[in-house]
Amino acid sequence: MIALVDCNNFYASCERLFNPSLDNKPVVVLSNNDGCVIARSNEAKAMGIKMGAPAFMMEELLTQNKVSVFSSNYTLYGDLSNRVMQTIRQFVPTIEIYSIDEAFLDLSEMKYCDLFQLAQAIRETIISCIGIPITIGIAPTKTLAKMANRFAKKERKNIGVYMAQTQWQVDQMLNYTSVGDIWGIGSQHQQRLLQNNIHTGADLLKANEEWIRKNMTVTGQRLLNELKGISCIEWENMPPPKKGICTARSFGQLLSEKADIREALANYANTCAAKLRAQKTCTTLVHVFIQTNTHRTQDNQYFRSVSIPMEVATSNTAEIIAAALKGLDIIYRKGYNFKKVGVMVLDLVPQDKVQMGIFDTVDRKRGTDLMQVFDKVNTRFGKGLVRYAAQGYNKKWKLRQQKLSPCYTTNINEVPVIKC
DNA sequence: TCTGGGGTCCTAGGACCC
DNA sequence: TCTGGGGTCCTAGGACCC
Repeated sequence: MIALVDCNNFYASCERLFNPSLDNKPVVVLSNNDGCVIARSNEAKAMGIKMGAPAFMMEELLTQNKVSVFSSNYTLYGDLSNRVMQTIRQFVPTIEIYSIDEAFLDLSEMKYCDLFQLAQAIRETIISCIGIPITIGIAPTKTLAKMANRFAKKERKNIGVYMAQTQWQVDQMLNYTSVGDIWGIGSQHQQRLLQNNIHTGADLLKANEEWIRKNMTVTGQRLLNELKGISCIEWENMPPPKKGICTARSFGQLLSEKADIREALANYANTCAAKLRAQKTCTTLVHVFIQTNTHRTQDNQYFRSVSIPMEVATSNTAEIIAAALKGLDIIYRKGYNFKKVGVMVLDLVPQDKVQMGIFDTVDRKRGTDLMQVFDKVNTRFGKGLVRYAAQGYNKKWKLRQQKLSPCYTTNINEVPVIKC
């Protein structure tokens, strides 16, 4: 059996944790740049605030209902996520962290215990020790565990656990779940399924397999097997190294000047290089893109990208910034209101398998040593203490984050103080 | 004024090889 | 009049996830 642990309204719950006056009140968290709603407390959901809705369109609804609004604080959410995962590991050794707020638990090793009681114990421990509410679904496959979790959230609110072990329990949830709410079925497939009179998970299970294969490819067929209780989605104990890393942000304001955009890009390139080193890989292809705001119909639109090959695979910040800026020189055009710039590093190779170049004249050892010191200093004294000149200080591009909460758990100056 | 960011997997079709 | 067959690799685009 597999369990899926999911933190309820995770970002909203994190904001509440250090601000108990928000309990039972509507809370929403916005995306980067305070753009869209990406997390809602139950109260906010009940008001009809939709996931992904642009914040400026929701403004009236938010003020009318006195909704507490927060900018995303990923430092806080990341730290609380780690605590939740560590706590789960104390109960079940084999877990797969699927996202910041979800983990699959391999219960096959827990043969001699009551799985339902185990789930309840995990849930109570996390709620009392960390303060983040969670829900647990248990079933024979990952897809069914996802479904059980959703079922528990809707139909077993007070218990917070649903175990689909017997066929009857599985059927109950298959009948209950609409196809669009099944993990792996997005809006496109949902539409097509509904057109063909397939409405629930139970309907899908009865559907013609050839039709599924034709219309939803092997992914659909795999999903069907998962619903039948045959595991088709592999277990990933260690997250595989990423195949590409992308850092891109919308600017806090539209930018036209190349100098401002260069500065933003240099910072994103720096982030990419740091992530490369963190996972011990090097890149051979640096891809840069730039775009205007497609929502502004009054503006001329421009979107372009370019790839810069590296002669020798690298994770050196200076080289990656240089390549990115070279790319920008090629694609930048004067006279547009730019919204976003980004850099991707692709074709990654493990750092110990880098193919040297015959005509390479760069002192690679020196560069590697420098990067080690660079990372050490920035880890110890805070991100961005040592930086390249190209990263600048003007920060015209910086994110809008007007409603940012303190980093309660990671910054000593922002730790809550209790006076008694 | 204001519309996120970072990924994965799959398929079709073209280029190329012998 | 007739115009092979079998394969690999790459890329773009679609669909999905949180």
